[in-house]
Amino acid sequence: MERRRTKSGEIRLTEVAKLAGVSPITASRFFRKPEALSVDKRERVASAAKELGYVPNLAARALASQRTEVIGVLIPSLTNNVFSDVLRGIYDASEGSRYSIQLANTRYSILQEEKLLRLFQAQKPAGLIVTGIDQTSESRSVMDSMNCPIAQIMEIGPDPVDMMVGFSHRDAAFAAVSHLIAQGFQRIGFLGAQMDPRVQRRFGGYRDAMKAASLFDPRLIVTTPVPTSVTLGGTLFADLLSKAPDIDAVSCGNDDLALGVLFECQRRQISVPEDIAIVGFNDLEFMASAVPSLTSVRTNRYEMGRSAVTMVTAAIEGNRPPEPVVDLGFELMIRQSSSVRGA
Amino acid sequence: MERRRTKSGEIRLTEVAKLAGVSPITASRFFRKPEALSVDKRERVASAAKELGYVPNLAARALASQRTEVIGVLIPSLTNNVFSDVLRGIYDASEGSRYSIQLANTRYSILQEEKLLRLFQAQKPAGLIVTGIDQTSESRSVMDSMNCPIAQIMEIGPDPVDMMVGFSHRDAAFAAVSHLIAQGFQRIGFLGAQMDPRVQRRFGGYRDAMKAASLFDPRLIVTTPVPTSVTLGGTLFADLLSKAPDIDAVSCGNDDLALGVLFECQRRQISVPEDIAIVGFNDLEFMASAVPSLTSVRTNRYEMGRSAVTMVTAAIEGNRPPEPVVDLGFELMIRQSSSVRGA
DNA sequence: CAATCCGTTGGTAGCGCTGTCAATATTTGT
DNA sequence: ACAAATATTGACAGCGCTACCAACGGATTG
Repeated sequence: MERRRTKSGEIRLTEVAKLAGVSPITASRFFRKPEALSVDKRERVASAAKELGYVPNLAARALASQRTEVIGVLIPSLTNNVFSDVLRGIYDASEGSRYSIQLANTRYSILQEEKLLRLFQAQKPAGLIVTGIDQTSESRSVMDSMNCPIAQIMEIGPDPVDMMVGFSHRDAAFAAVSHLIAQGFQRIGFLGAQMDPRVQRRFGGYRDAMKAASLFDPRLIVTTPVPTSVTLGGTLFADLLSKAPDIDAVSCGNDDLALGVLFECQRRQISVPEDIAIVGFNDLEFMASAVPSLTSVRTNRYEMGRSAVTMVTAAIEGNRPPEPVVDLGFELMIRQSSSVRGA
Repeated sequence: MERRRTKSGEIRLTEVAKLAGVSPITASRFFRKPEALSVDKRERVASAAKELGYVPNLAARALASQRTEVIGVLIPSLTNNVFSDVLRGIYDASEGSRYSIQLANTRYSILQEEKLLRLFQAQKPAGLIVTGIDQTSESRSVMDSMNCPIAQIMEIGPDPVDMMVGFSHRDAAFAAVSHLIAQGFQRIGFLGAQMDPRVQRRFGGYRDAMKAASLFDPRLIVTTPVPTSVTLGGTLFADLLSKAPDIDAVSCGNDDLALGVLFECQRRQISVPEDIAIVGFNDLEFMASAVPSLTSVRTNRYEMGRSAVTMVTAAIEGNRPPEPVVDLGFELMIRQSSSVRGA
């Protein structure tokens, strides 16, 4: 009694090979290096596979070949718009390649990140993309042991685990606040939510710019660990106004907060930018549409995801990029909400 | 020469078993049914695994056991806010379970969906979650052959592949437009972008409500296949105004468009709702914050993702939910933008 | 005291595929 | 025409783990 099918009734490579009249290993090669087969066999295997509806067993392939074609991705949030752009870049780039994406959500917790990293370890991914540069030392040792290309995204900094694509949040925020100062604003508040490491670095940029102009005043700062939202922007702004009624501008840790501030100004009949100027961070799509249009710092989120995948896949295939750390920079988008003439 | 390690230097179950002084199969059981071991062995294996830093090989496990602990998820977009909420529900629910999520992006293409479905097939997922009810017949036959629980989400309709969690987009839009009509609005425009099947069904609800009140007029309709955005809302609205300057309300296919309409009204000094009323769809977070606050239809997106995972995991484990089709309903959130007294 | 049971443990035999290397056709160079 | 190089193919031996079933010891029963 010869076995013709797998227990579950699936067709195996052996069946395809038999129908095509070749050895199993030749059939296997057809799926990996078709150009190594003669045209004749190539066609025979192709049509046999099609006829039987053959679907390769990835687990068997992974076990036998000791590798996978999966790139693991760790991001802190699925709600924050910022990451959906990064993800889009990641998925777009992965579609052109042989690799598929395995996504996991750390929820802004470095402990959760550690746990997920260990989970990934068991999967032996071909590459890894992680968000930020603030991993625990335990996480770093897991990554070191993983023996695959790793890209850190969103930020750049010293001491990369392997590769990096990002930009300096501190410098970007510094530029935005310096712009406000150059426009003559002096009592510039700062609103921050979530306060993940990137928002903290943006706050650092704000602080440095304010100190450099001798304008720093801790009463101008309102932050919360609560996740960001438009509504929260209004709430934090109300808070700021009660603590420092003399403010003439607000620098927001992100664009959701900025939009919330704008709405709150409309609610209170505060004119923007005449009474209060607003700048956001990230330049989400709606910022240019708002009335008045809102100044922000454009960040290359899509490109960040795309390059991370490109760099990792290149590294997997042995073509490491010459420069392991890529600074994608930022661009200050000056709009009505921060222009003294309200133009 | 005995082999002590795998080629790549990883620790195998055999090494753990040897150190613990048990057979490999007992060590294996420790990871699957620890309660079947005596307390003594359980502890010995646990400490041996920890000491060696053992990481199980998932590919080998999947091959030997003929199953995986992966739930595949197919969604049409990573940019659209709507799906980030669904995803959050999916990831949250999966974290409480033993299953991990494999996400793929169809980009609103049913052909891409077909391709991805075949890719998933090779992975033999334990369960599957797909968006919508408009799969190709080829896709359906792949799903039929996959032999795992499948949930269709976002919509409900006749003839489920297996299970369904969603709501009627037509009914929800019908309710929103009926509300406008009840408020006395008559020249109600419809703006739609992306025009995926769900937006088309919302349009159907608009059309039915307008026809029922003998208010339907094709000149009131502006749609585009272009992906949605706030800016696009303004553009479409400008278009609508030029085609039908006498409109008194706008029903938008989603909230981004609604916000764009609001901004365009502000830009043109059109008062909302006195001159023009606005309703959106989905009730994204910012709708309640806007000035005036924007009426929308609240949909249970997070819950949709959550229940889909719950239903699928239950089905995997043999506890199929009694009712395979779950209607999560919707709630009309009436706010200032559609209230005749502007309250 | 033998028969029966249950909780626990181990042995055997693959899961479906691919790496390695040898074997066989085919072509090329001189 | 013959050796050497090159293209194409196949045999073998696992990859690391688990399903299945047998075996064991001790407790329970009549």
